[in-house]
Amino acid sequence: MSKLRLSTFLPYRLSIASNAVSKAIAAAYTERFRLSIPEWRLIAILHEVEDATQQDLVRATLMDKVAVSRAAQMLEENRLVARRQDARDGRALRIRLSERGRALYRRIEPTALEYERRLLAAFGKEEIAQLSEMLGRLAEAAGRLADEDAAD
Amino acid sequence: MSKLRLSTFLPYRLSIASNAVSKAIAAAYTERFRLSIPEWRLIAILHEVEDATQQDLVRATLMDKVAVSRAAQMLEENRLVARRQDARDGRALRIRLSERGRALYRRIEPTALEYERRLLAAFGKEEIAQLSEMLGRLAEAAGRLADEDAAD
DNA sequence: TATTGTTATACTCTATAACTATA
DNA sequence: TATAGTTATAGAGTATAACAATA
Repeated sequence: MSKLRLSTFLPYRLSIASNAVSKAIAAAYTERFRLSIPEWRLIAILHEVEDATQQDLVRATLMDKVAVSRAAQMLEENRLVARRQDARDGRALRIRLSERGRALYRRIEPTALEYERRLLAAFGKEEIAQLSEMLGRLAEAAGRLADEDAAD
Repeated sequence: MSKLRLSTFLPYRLSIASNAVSKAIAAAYTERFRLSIPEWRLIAILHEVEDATQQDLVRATLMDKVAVSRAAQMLEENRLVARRQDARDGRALRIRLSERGRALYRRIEPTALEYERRLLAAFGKEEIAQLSEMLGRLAEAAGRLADEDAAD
């Protein structure tokens, strides 16, 4: 008697849900705003913190430095951010949104929130809080799991 | 005053959690069993249904026919499945696990369940059921959302 | 020596379209 | 005409390593 069924296996269900959501959202960002998801993440963080080094962005987005570097270059080419050397550390680049970048953010924000609202339309407020919290716990557990196995 | 913060934005949290879990699991499958996730999914389904056409596998795994075709070819090369033409429909290929494939499945199953257990160690039984159900609702909502927008 | 960021490379996943063979 | 499956191709995303500049 087997205890494993793919359709109820949590990693599978998580992957299906995440792929479905990513696909819908990525389509919206690329078609309507010509942004990749990495680029959108940088813009969202830069709108929160105003000014950050790429290393800060690595920490804030959990993307690696190569992905951040590529996305930042794209944004700079499109004049959505400005980059300049940090005054105190000549290796670091400080990045901030340009006026154009801020204007784009203001156009995206309501769209993003509307997508989230439609995605969660069938969820109660409490359910959403629970889901969000559980996703955090899951990511943490997966990180620990990868670390433990890497130590083998 | 802005209402959007990336760290609390649900699509972002979902993506982070899913990527962390996928990364940990994919590492385990490839290192220990030399299987990609698509290949593992086919094996898991074929263990449940015994015999299926590739089209059946497309429906069961939600992967597209190209991904199923590639994974099935890989599994056949490694003698984990056997493929033969369907008796009634000459276009269709019927696939089943070989004895070797079943033996591999029996080795993977406890590992997969153990990974799931460790991932969910901090979750109560009821929480797991809720999470699983909410992920299903989320995938469904995302599918509807993509369909609606595609109609624009 | 270590760190910030860039470049090159490669591998996986996904998507599309063109193709074949059957229906 | 439509469907099952294959092949080719290209686009994201991600990972690694080698490198330049600076600390």
